[in-house]
Amino acid sequence: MVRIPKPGQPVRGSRSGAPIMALFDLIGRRWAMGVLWTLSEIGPATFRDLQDKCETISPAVLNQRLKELQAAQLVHKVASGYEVTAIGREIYQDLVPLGSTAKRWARQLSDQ
Amino acid sequence: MVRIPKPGQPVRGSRSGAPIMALFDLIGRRWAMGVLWTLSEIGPATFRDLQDKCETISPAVLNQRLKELQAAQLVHKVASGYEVTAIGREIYQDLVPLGSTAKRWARQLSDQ
DNA sequence: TGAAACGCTATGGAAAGTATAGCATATGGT
DNA sequence: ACCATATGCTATACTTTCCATAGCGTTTCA
Repeated sequence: MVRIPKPGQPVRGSRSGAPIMALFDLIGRRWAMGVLWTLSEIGPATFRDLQDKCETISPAVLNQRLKELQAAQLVHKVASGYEVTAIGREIYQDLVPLGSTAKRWARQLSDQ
Repeated sequence: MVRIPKPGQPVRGSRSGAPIMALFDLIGRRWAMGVLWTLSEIGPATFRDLQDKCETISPAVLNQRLKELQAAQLVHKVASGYEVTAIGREIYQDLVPLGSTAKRWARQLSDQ
């Protein structure tokens, strides 16, 4: 039962399936960005590796997210486990700047 | 009951509250990025405006997301409704490149 | 050939999201 | 003043998702 939001079909935020909204629907699920981020940073990893790096993710959710990310072709399986695809890496790279913005956000919140 | 993930506290993906994971925890909730994106694009907007633009969001969830985004200081209230803050806009701008990547992703998916 | 590691799946309960109705207040026109 | 409409939500009942935890079947390797 792997249902993923597809551009061109109704998704959250867009009945017509605007690509950005389909993507938000996909990666805006609990843990989805965290998994993509972690997998991009550590490279090919086994299920257990990922589970450890994500610290508190449950195997059920990790498995679910991996299925979705594979169905959306952001992640695929290789001999040594899971790996981000080319397009998955592009999305990760788009997310990278959020890292430093998040730090500024954190500083701003703590300054009060 | 507005609970938001705060950097420095345990969040999904990081027991120590890494800023990026706190941010993912916050904006990786259903509709959160869609609301931030929409609000950034249309400028200050009323609750009903936002509801219309988001097409299928329920008022309960919109209200909940707005509370969270306000608590996290990505959004605030002004005379004419809701508006993104400076740091909220920075995060939105970090998300903008995802728009074109999403289109490439969509094309790739439809090419098979 | 047994022990450990691996990749999940099962389960039951808690939390989150959804659709829809509707309320209280503000606003506008007659 | 009166009524209609718009606004910003809240309430309710229901469905879906998430979560923690246990554990199963398979592979690896000493």
